[in-house]
Amino acid sequence: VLPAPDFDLAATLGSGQVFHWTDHGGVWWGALGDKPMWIRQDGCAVICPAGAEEKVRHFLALDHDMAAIGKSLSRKGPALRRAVAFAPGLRILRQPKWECLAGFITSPLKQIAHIRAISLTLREKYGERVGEGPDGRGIFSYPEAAALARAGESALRSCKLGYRAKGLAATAALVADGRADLEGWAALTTPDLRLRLLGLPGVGPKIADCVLLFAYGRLEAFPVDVWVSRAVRDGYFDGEEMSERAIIAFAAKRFGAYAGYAQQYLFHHARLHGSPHP
DNA sequence: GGCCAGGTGTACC
DNA sequence: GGTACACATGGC
Repeated sequence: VLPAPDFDLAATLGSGQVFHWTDHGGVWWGALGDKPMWIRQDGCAVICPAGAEEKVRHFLALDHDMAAIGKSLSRKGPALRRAVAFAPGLRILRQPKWECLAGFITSPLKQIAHIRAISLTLREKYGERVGEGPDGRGIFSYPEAAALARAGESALRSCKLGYRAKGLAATAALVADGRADLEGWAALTTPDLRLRLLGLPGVGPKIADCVLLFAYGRLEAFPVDVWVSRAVRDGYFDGEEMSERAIIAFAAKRFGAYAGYAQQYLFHHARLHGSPHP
């Protein structure tokens, strides 16, 4: 049992940061790295298997000071204030790096439901069966980079990845042979780390910022996708057209060190609360 | 059936 | 620096 004030498990695991956790009657099942895991919330407490508390606490970022973050961001305009109020317990997770990077490489121009389906398929085909869920189906770890590199582009294409298979296979090869040292890169400054990520096949500014935010804990990163772009333009610029660069620059200036949290609140609210655009 | 989805790479200027 | 276009697949 972990104390978890200002925390919302369903919003956190269901807000498009991770792509394989599954809700079975209030208990969320998945793999945390190579360990099978279940997590549930009971009021201001989080419950998980005995012995896994520290790992789960780290993954869920229960140490983030949500009172301070929420208070700071709620002062930055009515659009963000509404978004924070919609799901104040939403957290930015600390995900395993390769799994996060690979997951987002499969994401461009896809809906979250389909990204989920791809993640589950890759796990079953190329990951390890590490446990069993409540429905009797296996729980699988995310495939090692070497396993996806070995599979190759054409095999990955058959997992409904489409053109994204090329980038995933190429980046997997770089990670597998150490030319891309995801763990070692954690020591880099955020601008340097971002440049490294941008050098990987299939990774542009949006995915680089997702990985900075969801795997490296760089809370100032501000991934701009179609939802966030609309939310910023509608909420702060009367809907006017803006380049992605301009939106990122605005977010850095306006939202500062917690821009990543602002982003996730805006994204979650826009996606689930209905967009003003038809 | 057309439009949209957590965009990126390439070819231009 | 910006802009235009191709790119796989599935839900609605």
